[in-house]
Order: sequence, then structure tokens, then C-alpha cells
Amino acid sequence: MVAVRKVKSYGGVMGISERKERQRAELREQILRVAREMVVKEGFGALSMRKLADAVEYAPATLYLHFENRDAIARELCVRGFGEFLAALEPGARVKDPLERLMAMAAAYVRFGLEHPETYRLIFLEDARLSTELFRDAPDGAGPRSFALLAGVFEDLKAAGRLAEDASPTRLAEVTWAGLHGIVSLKLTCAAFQETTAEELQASLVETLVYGLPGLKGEKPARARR
Amino acid sequence: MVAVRKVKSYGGVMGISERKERQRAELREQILRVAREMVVKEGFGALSMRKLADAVEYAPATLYLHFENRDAIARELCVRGFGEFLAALEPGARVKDPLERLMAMAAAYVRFGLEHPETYRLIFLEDARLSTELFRDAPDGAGPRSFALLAGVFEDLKAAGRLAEDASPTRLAEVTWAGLHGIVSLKLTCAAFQETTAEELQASLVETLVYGLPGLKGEKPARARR
DNA sequence: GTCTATAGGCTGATAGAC
DNA sequence: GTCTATCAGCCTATAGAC
Repeated sequence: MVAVRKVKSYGGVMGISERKERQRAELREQILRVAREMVVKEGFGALSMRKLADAVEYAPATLYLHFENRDAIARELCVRGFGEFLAALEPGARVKDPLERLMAMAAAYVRFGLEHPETYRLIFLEDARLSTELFRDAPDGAGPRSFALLAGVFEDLKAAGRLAEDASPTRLAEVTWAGLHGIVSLKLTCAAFQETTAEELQASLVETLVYGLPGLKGEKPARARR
Repeated sequence: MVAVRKVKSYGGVMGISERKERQRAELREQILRVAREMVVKEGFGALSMRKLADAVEYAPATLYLHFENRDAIARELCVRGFGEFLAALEPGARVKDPLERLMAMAAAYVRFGLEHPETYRLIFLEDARLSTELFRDAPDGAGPRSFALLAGVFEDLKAAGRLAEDASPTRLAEVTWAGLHGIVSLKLTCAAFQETTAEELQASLVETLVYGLPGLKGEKPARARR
């Protein structure tokens, strides 16, 4: 963004205050950039005001002129993390056919989680208060919009008459989301299941959710297929 | 456990050392009991040697006579947590019919996670190194055995000829596990999806995994139903 | 705006007296 | 075995000089 001069020559009062404003915003941005780097490299717990100040080559006290406290930095990083997450889902969400779209979005979800583990951690695993706040207090934020993209799959299926009358798109979206989240977070926090890669698990999850257990035979309980 | 006397009268050397041994074990047990309480109440991060020492009314240094360091306490708590988890799954695992068993175990899994959030956190969400170690280095530990119980559902289905020839019980178990883990961990770390309770999500997850999307119509991609 | 200096916490862990 | 005392380090946040 280029500064707009408010007086004709040499800048002047407005020019100076604008430059200051710009420099201030730049420093703020730099702090966030470096903070993000630290979180991505060493995890969220390793983000400390001292180390951050060192890294941007300012005194710790200076950080407090730009952010109220450490939490404010974390919150900002979290907001941006949700933005990146949404951006990662969007290409897949443009696929026409709902089932293909579901597969594409699921793949994008898992890929994002594996490629940006610390970002994923930050927004979904780190601080319950933070992510809950961001979901609840910003209905138009990137978090809710990401969920809406996924819910769209099931809404479209239902609108096309391809789902049962009493099927709940929201609930199906939540179940799918939970499944994907489970795959990613098991890989991130407990790499216990070595037998199957996350991508394979994701493919199996979607396929099984859509079509049921492969080749299932036998009597079905009364309340099934509702 | 009642002490067995090795000499006939008044106790004697062996009796004294046994009493000491017993007292030592009792203190160790008390430390773990209090540590568990602290973790359950305030979270794993809040477990500090000083506060723990305060709570058991010993000096901090005393703890180090019973545990090498803080990690050793965490590891012990984790092992016991897996034990509790396994115990929670076992009743459901005794159900005869595989599909009913799946439902019972899924319900038990989610119930355990919601009723013992801090234990669940400790064993599945807290420290990747810790739980991974416990899974990998103790193939007969409670963690792997829990997974084996779940895998049994799909092995039994396949053995009964109720699944496709090329279906992988292990993979289906991993997918199911991931789904359940996702439900619990979303509730614990990001209570964003308020619309549906964890129990409802769990029921929908199992039903959808077993039978597919409710009333799905439309052409299926070639590779489906494999 | 930026600095130095520091307050006032917390932490895990240990040396050495008793 | 248990204690006191303490080391050595981390942390967030702020007061006050420049």
C-alpha cells in the first residue's frame, strides 16, 4: 500500500504521521511473522516474549507497545491459522459433484494437517478457550466458514434428493469433520498407528462413511438406515 | 498384602527392612495418587514437583528419592491411564454380536473420554513422545490391547464371511478409532460444534461407517465398494 | 518509542546437614 | 530418609531513564 500525500510538498505533518503509522504496522507485522516462525519450528509452548524480542532484535518491553500480552499474539496467530486452513480447503470445495468434492476436501484437510502440523496444533489442539472463542464469537470467521464448506457437501446431496428425508447435513458434516480431525490429531499427538498412512486412512474413512462397511452382509438392526 | 515374617519372634532384621520397604512403597503410591488428583483437577501442565511435594507434605527433594524426575511420574500416570481406558472398553468388548459390540465399545470409548477428560488428555493428547513410546515399546500394554479389542470386531465380521474378501480389519479399526478419537478430542479441545452431543455424534459415526450415508442414491465411482 | 533494569513469579533439580 | 537452603534457569510484565 503506497502512502497518499495529504499536502503538496516535502510530505509535511500528515506525511510524517503516516510514515510513523506505517513503520508501526510494519514492526507489528514483523513480530507476528517471527512469532509464527517460532511456533511452527518449536511449537506453541516455546513462544516466549523474551525469545521473540531477541529474534526481532528489540527489547521485550517493546513488544508490549504492539500487543497487550502474549495471549494477544497467540490469538492473532490463531486467527491467521484458521485463514490458512480455510484457504487450503477452498480449492477442493469448488469441485462440482458433491461426493467428489467430499473426497477432495477430505484430502485437502488431511494434507493441511500433515504439512502444517504446528498451525493445526495451534488452531485445533492447543488451547480450548482460544479456538472455542474464535468459533463462537466470529460466526463469519474462517473457522465457521470452513465448516460451512464441508456442510455444503451434504446439503447439496440432500437438495438433489440423494439422501434420506430425515438425514441431517449438519450432523453428517460434524461426523466427517470429527473423523478427519481424529486422523490428523492421532498422527500428530500419538503416532501409534503405524500400519496405515494418514492419506490411506482418510480415503478409507470417506469411502466407508459414504458406502458403509465393504460388502457387509447380515441382518440389520431395526433402527439402521434411518 | 500382609507381611510374611522370616524370623520367629519380634520381627527382626528382615521384618524391619520389610516394613521399610512397605512404607517406601506406600509413599510412592501416595505420591502417585496425589499427582493423579492434581492432573485430573488442573491439567497435566499444572503438575509441578513443588506443588506435588506440598500436597503430600514432604520436601521437594524427597520426591526424587522415589522418582527419577517429573517425567517418570508422568509416565507412570500415563501407563495407569491406559489401564483405566482398557478397563472401560472391556465390558463392551464382551458383547457377542460384532456390530452390537462395535456400538457398545464406541459408546464406552466416548463415555470414558468425556467422564475422564484429563486422563484422556494425558494418554492421547498431551505428549506425543510418551504415548507413542508406550504403544511401541509395550506391545502387550493396555494401549495396544485396547486397539486389539476394537480390531476384534472387524476380524470377527470377516471370519464370519460378513465382509468383503479384500477388506482390512486393521484398517477399519484404525478408521473407527480415529473417528472416535476425533469426536472426543474435538469436544475436549475445541467445543466448537455445539449442535450435536458427543453421544449423538458417536451413534451417527458408527451407523454411517457401518451402513453408509443414509439413503444414498446416485451412481457410484468405479473404485467404491472395494 | 525504545531502552535498561528489575520486580516477582514460576520451574526442575541438587548439596549437604541431620 | 528427610530436611533446609539454594542453584540456575525460565517466564510475563512493568517502571522509569533517555
